[in-house]
Amino acid sequence: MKIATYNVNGINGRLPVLLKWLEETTPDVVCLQELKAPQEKFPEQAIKDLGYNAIWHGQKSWNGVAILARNAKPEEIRRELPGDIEDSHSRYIEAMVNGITVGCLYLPNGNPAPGPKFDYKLGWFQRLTEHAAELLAAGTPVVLAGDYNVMPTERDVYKPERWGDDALFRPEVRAAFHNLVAQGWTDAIRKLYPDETIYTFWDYFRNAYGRDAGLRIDHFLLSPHLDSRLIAGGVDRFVRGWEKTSDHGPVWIELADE
DNA sequence: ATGCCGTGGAAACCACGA
Repeated sequence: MKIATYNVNGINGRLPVLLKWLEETTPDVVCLQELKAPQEKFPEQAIKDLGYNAIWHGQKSWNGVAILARNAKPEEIRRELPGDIEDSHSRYIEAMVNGITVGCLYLPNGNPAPGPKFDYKLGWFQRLTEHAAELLAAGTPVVLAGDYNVMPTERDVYKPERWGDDALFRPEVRAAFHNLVAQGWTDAIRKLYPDETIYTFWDYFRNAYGRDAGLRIDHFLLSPHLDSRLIAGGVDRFVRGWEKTSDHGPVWIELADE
């Protein structure tokens, strides 16, 4: 089973790119972030025409997450991260697909740091960590996929010396990511490529993609059951070179059948 | 070193992103 995550940066503006990528790479399950569309403006039919059933949590202008499944139906478990009823951002959706709990997340950016946005990011990270612990305790296979807005190590940044004060790379945020992983999760892409430079995001300007000035911020965390089923993965970075493309590239993993 | 680009929404600029 092939599972992908893709921050589309506007699902309607990105629809031709999204559909072309789906047709070419045919992932079984897809986590989307940054829909930037209200609930009723999700392009359900165009996605259904390619054989995908979808659940989504839209929001006007910003955020928004979705889970797609080909020849299967995502059974929704929740559409928000527990722990703060005041949190109005659409940043989390979770479903059971093919016997796996799939959590699709869009962790807050957090800039400028320090400040209220950074505090929100750290709080959201804490809630994610608490929820992740409950998912592990439940004992079912889990994938937590999405845009974590964190570069876990210096290897994941084209120029780490320039990013030390940024909300994506500050020590507190890296510590939060490592603390989460330490519960028993596997960073799937890093496991597959322990020594390579892997990026999932390239800024729109300064020719960042052409210079390969990238960041690795889109991640798959696997529960222990799935760690042993991981057989392949990668970044579809060619999509980043298309016209009218997102600043993120799609990332995917392949899990062996049980 | 920097929103220089890009998206969406409101109202011809602004918020936001990483």
